Amino acid sequence: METLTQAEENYLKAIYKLTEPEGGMAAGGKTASTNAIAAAMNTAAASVTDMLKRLASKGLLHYEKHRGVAMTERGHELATNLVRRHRLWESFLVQKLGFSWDAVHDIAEQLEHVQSEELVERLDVFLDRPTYDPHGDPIPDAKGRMASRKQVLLSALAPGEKAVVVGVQESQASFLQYLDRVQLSLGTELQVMERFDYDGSMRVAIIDKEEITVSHKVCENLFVQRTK
Amino acid sequence: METLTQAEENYLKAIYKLTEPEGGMAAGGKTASTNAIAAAMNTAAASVTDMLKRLASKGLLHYEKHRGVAMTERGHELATNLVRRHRLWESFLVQKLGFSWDAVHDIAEQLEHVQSEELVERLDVFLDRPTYDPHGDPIPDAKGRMASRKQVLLSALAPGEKAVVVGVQESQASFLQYLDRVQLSLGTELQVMERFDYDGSMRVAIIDKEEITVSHKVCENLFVQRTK
DNA sequence: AAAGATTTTTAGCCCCACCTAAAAATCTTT
DNA sequence: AAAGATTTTTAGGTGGGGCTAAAAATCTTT
Repeated sequence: METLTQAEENYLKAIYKLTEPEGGMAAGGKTASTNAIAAAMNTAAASVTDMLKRLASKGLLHYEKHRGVAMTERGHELATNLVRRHRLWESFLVQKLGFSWDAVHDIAEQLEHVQSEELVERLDVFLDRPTYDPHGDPIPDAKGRMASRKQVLLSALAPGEKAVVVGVQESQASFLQYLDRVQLSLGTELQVMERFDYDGSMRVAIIDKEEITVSHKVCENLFVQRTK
Repeated sequence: METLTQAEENYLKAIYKLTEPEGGMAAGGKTASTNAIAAAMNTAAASVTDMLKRLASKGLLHYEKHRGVAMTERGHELATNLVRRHRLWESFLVQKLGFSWDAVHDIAEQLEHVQSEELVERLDVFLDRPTYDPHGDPIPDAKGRMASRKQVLLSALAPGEKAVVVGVQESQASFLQYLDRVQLSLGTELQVMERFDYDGSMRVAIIDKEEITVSHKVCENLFVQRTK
């Protein structure tokens, strides 16, 4: 297993994001243009061309002059693993170190480059093999498989948005009991009515039931999927 | 606060180790030779000279041609912080992820370069502000102060060595109860009689009491200080 | 103190990852 | 299909971090 430089890994991930279909659907072979990559990485197009050649020569990209790039099987594999590392570290930072979900990206960007299979595996176990990161993005498993459901934390919703409850972040008994009590469970449909910035609590309407106010902590532990 | 490259940080730490007196005593201004640094870092002496100039120009080293280097106040500060990061990460890897103490160095070597003051602070809190790492080396606090006591794990002792118990690695009730039971407590003096490689257990003589055999696990959780 | 040995520095190259400017290829438009 | 616009590549440069070989400085010996 050849090991990539940080720059190579960064390019690979950027290309992955550009070529991977948003919705999580199949579709595979999409292509990314030199300019798009340059824009995504904030570098000159000429620098990108250099790197594309290097990554292609390592068998990670299909590259033909003036024709854009697509990922090879191997490239896709490595990129997926990078995404895995990134999302696991983000989960760690939020769940274990108490960072807020919007503060972790840059740090995870650094941590994801640490080279150690065993570290990632142990981190995964330590976090209880999470399937979604704090932003609701699915975390690929060691073989690259990931859930396709696109969920976000309740706290990510803006007033007016409707959603359905699809999961919890931490499944402590006390939290589940609380959800039970306030009539929130998997499949419950709700709409955010108002959000109070001073303490992060929210007022949400549960379809067919009365409105309730939930604390910031609850908002940070409840996964929902937007409905329209 | 200027930020260093990973290579710069590695040199700085290597020089710190060479100039810092082993015993933890004061003494400050020791000097390191180009060759010694090259040996420590496994690089050509010429490369070291280059780097010394660079670090000197950044105000981290006192450097005069053919005269070796010493750390400046600022350099010392940064190096101490690096050591702090390294030891905190080692503690994390052992205590939280369950790595064995001899497997964590290389990974911590990578983690220590992650740039984020807040990350280090939160990690420190998460680990409960430990003062010693899994190898018994003291962890500097955020201001660079650290304990000077040089303790090692019981497992680090060779047969014949004498030592006094100074602490435990993990202070779980069950472990403390066990220590009580076998008459080992802070301040107990002992001598290693024999060590069994096949399971890592040891036979130790407790001064004024009878000999006991302790398991590998115990050896890995008991800090002692060598006496002569 | 002069010769020899050792250490350190200089000189000159290499690769990676970036850059700008100019050339070439492809796409758009008419 | 030719002109113009845009994208992409080539050419040539820079700094970081490494190398070897040779020169210079310092230390050791006699």
